[in-house]
Amino acid sequence: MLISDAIAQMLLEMLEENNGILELQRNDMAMRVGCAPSQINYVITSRFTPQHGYVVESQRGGGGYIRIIRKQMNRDTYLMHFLSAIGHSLTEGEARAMLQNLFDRRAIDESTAAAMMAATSTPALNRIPDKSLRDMVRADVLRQLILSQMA
Amino acid sequence: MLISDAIAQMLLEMLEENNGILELQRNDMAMRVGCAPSQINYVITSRFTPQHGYVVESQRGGGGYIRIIRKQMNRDTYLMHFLSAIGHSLTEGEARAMLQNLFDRRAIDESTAAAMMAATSTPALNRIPDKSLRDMVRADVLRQLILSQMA
DNA sequence: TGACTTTGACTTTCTTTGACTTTCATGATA
DNA sequence: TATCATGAAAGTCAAAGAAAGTCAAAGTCA
Repeated sequence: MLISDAIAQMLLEMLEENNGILELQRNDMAMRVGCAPSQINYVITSRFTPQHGYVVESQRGGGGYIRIIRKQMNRDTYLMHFLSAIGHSLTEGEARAMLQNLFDRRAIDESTAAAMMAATSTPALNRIPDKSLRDMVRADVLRQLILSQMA
Repeated sequence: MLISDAIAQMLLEMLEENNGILELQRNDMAMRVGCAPSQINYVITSRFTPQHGYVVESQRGGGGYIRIIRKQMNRDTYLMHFLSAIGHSLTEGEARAMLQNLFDRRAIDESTAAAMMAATSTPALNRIPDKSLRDMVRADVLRQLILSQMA
């Protein structure tokens, strides 16, 4: 087994565990695997390209890091996936979790995420007296929000 | 966590608490954080530049200080203006007009505008049976949406 | 042979520190 | 009152340190 393949597999497993987001220290990783630090770069440039569906960010210097984010193939299908996961009722916590996820995966930007959080927050819907109606309205609102982002 | 990042975060929190204005003594701050005084300068020049949306003023000598001001005054005061114009009830048409206006003035971007339109649309709130309650909830939702863009 | 891997020397970027410089308020003095 | 000395700040800059990036040469394998 090639070292590069082993590294790639480790990265994939980490991505799986971390919900598609992974941050590592290059030297650290190289040390653990027992390879040259630059080999980490090689693995990333050969197997985690945008064409493969990944976004990579990094920072040099003290406190440096490499971050790999798995992009959803198609933003619309990803949004669609969430759309069908909404159901007919949604608590504030559930909505927040979904939005966090969408933001982490870069399906919506920060400003949009903040707006969506606000629109599905308790302060926005608190005037609706009945909790179960409130949660249903919240689901409707989020559904419309997500639809608004689809092309 | 890098010391610089920790300092930056402290400054951001202070700015938050103080409504976008913050005044500090450099040596004092450095003492509290436990770093070299000049590191405060480093954090400011690397993370609180005009490009980042901040204005920095300072004074040397006895009674010296460093003042950081979060700029975006224009946009925020503009948003504030809308906030106070919302009132306690809002029809769909009124909401749409306000959002169009905010978008035209570049106070919110296209994706955010689309999301806000969706969240205040009839399909999102239709489940609320009483129209006057619906319009009140719409006002609450828009208020939260605008607030979400202000920090 | 040619494509892919592995390595390591060198480069670039970001952070931290400390010595030195400049500026300012204030109180003492002519 | 005008001036000056002093100390208390903040500013500058360069060196050292920490981490990632680049690239070309050497190795491996189908």
